[in-house]
Amino acid sequence: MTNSRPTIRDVARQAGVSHQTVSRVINGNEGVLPTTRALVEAAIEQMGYRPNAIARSMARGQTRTLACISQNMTDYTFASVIEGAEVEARQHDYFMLSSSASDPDSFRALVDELVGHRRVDGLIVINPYSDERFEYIPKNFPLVFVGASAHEKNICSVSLDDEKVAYEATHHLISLGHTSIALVTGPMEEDCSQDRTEGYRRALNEAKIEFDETMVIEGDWSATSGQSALLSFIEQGRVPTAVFAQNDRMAMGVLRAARDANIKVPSQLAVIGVDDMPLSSYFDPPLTTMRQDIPRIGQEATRMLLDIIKKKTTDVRDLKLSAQLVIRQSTSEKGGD
Amino acid sequence: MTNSRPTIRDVARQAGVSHQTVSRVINGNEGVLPTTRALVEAAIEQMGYRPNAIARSMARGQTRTLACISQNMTDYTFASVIEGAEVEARQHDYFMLSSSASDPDSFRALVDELVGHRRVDGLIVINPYSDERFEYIPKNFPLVFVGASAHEKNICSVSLDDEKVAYEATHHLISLGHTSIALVTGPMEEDCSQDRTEGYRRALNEAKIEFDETMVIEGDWSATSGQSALLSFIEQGRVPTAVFAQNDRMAMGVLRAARDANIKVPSQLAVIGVDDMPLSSYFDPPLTTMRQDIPRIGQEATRMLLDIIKKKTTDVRDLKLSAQLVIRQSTSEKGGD
DNA sequence: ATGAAAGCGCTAACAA
DNA sequence: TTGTTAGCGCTTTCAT
Repeated sequence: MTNSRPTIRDVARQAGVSHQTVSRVINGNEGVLPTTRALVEAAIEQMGYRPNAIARSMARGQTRTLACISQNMTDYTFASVIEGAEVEARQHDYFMLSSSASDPDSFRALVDELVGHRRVDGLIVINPYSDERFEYIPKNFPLVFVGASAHEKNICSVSLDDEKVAYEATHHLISLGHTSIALVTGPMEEDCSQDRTEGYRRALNEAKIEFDETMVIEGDWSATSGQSALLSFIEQGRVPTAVFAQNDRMAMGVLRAARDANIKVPSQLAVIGVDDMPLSSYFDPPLTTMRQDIPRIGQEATRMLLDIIKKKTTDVRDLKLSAQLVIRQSTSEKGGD
Repeated sequence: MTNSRPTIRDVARQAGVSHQTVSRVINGNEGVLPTTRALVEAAIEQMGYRPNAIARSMARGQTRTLACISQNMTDYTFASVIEGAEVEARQHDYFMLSSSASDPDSFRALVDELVGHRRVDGLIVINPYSDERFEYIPKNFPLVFVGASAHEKNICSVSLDDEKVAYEATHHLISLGHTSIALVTGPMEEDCSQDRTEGYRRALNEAKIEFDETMVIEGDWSATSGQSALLSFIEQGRVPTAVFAQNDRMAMGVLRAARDANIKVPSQLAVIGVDDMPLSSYFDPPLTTMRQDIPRIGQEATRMLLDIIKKKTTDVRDLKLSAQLVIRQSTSEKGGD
């Protein structure tokens, strides 16, 4: 059997027209006689013809493909951004692919593969400042950052309004009467961790609670790091009455450590996180958190990227989304859920 | 500025050779004089030339690109498979992209985009039987299934040995003295759920415990469905002494429901899951589970796929991997962790 | 060891 | 409205 699939010319021959007419038909072009169109469509149907995306990319000089890249796929937040981005791209007839690179070296290779080798027309980079990876991001290419505003001031971004969200989380604890509030941060090299720390400080300031840097412990977003954080307070014999963990996973680690140490949550220790991942409401006790609409972030990023590619806009935008306080039993005996 | 990047001919001109020689150099071809090679490499370096993947795909008739597709990205198991697949592909100089489609219609569109439009040389399909999506999978194309053996008997697959894993999980509960063991399954349209149910039956049989189908409740892999499952037993006033949930998320839902109903785990109710996701050890109590090496599944699938593409093999293989029992406090007071 | 010519499947001008 | 001619950037013959 001849394994090669029909090309535009095979279809043309079959339909008795020129290959150009076939091209017009598959591109939904105007100026084709309805009868001719029907003829061509019949031939396409009959031969099972499908246009070759590679050849089209080649001829057009653009791929109609976008990519979403992150450190990994298993982080719920990243995956959610990607899902949102995929849906939006599909609606605009673009193909969104995703790929991950855990370290700067493979990130560099990935970007080369995607941008250097011209596989895509635009790029969404999730958490661009998680390590030195930002050094490998090409500047003069359609680009949107997710999770942090760009340091260079001509790159668009979409992220959570980290400062505000942290302020609100801390404020919630303060409003419950807490004054001894520990903070478990993400890696401080990430802007997001810094901004959330700023929001925490502002809330304390406003409540005239002195900022105590020994109450701040740096984690790495993992549950394990949240657990260690609380353990270290326990070992030092100075357990706070409340903890603001900068994400839910670390908050879960804090809950685990509290349980192991027989510290009652929320009566002895209130805990709040950020994200509202699906499992947050299943924890013991269910976790109070700042819920963000993560797919929306991916969606907005894709829109921005397409605007840039289609040159609909030239102005740099930094979109900041809000989060919503979801009160559960980790801060209040009578929390929801 | 001329935005167009240098082509193979620009490099050739610069180096004073033919474009063909440049092609030989970038492909690491033999038969180029070291001096010539150096000349070309210098020109490449100087002009910042990078080969265009699209053009190469076009000329070669293959893309050196693979895809991994699933229902979503947020499921920890799926994401883990993808990560494993990415790493393996990279080692073979292939590019692995991933994309998700939640329903059969968008799955169909995705497959058309990838295979119909010739964007990739091969496909890894995760959970092909989760709905009618398998109908849209092209048969005569390099393909590997993950999560279920193919029903048509000429497609390779990699999956967990579901029957065996379920047998072992159930056996663990039996060995602790349980005889009233409920089962919470995944969607029964998925082979994986059926096989795990089979393993459960075999273990019961072997222990001369009668299989009682009212002890089986179908879930959908979500924590919520696990919670509902236990709730329905509670409402019926016949709470089992043990539950085998076919994945960790559902097991977590069971734990939550038990907590809400003041049922002590593990003294009144033992619970075991499958997966060992990162948060499993953080639950209350930490969850006993069957740990699988998920990235390995993605890795093996990629290897198989490349073997098929390179025609290194023609025989159909169905690789079944084992899992390892990890005992924590949800089945035993003195469990590990 | 190197170069010239042809062609991958399509789109973009231009002509008829 | 339709067809003809180029050409996208590269690889693959086949010469030299």
